[in-house]
Amino acid sequence: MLFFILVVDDVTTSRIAERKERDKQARRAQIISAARRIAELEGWANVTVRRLSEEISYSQPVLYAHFGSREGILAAIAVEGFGELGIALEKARKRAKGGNAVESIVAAYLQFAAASPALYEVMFLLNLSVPFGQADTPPELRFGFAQLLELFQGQSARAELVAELFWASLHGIADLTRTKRLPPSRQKERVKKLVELFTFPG
Amino acid sequence: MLFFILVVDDVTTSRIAERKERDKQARRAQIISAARRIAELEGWANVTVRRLSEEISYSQPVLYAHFGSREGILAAIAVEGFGELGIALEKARKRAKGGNAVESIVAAYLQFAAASPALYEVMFLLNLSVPFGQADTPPELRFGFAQLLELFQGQSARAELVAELFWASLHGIADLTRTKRLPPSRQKERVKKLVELFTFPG
DNA sequence: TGATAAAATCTAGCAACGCTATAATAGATG
DNA sequence: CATCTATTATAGCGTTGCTAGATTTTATCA
Repeated sequence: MLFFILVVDDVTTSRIAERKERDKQARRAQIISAARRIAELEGWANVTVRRLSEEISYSQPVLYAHFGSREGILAAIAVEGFGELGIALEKARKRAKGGNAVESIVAAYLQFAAASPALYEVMFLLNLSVPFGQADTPPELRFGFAQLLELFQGQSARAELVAELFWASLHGIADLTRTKRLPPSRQKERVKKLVELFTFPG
Repeated sequence: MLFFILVVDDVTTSRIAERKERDKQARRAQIISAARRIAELEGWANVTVRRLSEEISYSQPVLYAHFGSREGILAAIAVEGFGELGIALEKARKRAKGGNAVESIVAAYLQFAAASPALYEVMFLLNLSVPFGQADTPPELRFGFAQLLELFQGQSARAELVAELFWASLHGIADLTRTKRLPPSRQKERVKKLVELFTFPG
């Protein structure tokens, strides 16, 4: 009897807990979605806690319950961004089976950065406490780099080094383009030259 | 007689105007100097107009008379930074007469970024209204790129394209290192590989 | 030199920000 | 239905970038 009651209790509480968890995740997603939309349209300076609280029709403390701080929201979005970039790179790599995988990945990376400049910006805005390659780095962050690493795995000794350099070049192009330091006009030729550099000699 | 008076007048006013101009430039330098110091020690978030006004012992509106806005201060520092980077690259290039100029410039660039991370950060923080290569771009911004361009001028057709790619790679390494995305441990090998990529084939 | 015009500077305050202590409300429990 | 807990809102603190208007300092000229 005691057993039965406990079971009933557990089921009820778990159902309620599940619903609460769902609501919580839904609100979390709403916040992030609103923040990303505002950032892309009006820049990160306009992503204020007050503005977000209005967008989701909750008071400010609710946001702080979810993310702890404004920076916490940006950090969550950055992680999400790295996850999406990783997936995009994986797709590009697999799509190019047989063809030039480097070329495919370069295109996908720059396409990602150009399509969501605010997202790309926030991915490199916050100073990480711990370097990327560390063990306790979120999996989303490791996954993207793993796609780049894969490119040079068989091809070259010290593939990691080449992958780092490759990433740096990609990021450099993306960042200088985003901040208007490089004109977008010659982008195609830049891509071609970059692919050239990283395909033949490895 | 009238002539004499006018001359005296002009001399006086010009002397006064000169002194005022000197004072103005001195205060401008003070503001920038304080901002750079605070930024390197405590980050740009701590570079507030109030804080700066205390540092130079003037009220806030004085700062606005000089720079128009907080962002104006950062922009002025960014331009100054590009000027200094350009000079550092020029020195590196001339120093390496005969030797490997690419290697020398790579070292100088990364050294600059690592030595003044806050300065390097602000140089790429603000969205430019107009791309770098434009005619009305401040000379400080053009000068630095000119040093990179020089490297490939004879060596390759489309030197501009190679220089852009070279800059992107350098910036990528500097930026990913600054934001802790790349571990500083393998930096030497990365530099070696980068030099390799940009010396032989051009 | 001393009044007057002009330039330089400060005081004080606005609106908006990130964040939080505390009050109010809604929901689950027995 | 009463009580207890978790959720949400109100209201406010300290700080920010920025500016209108008062005030002081400096230059001009009889």
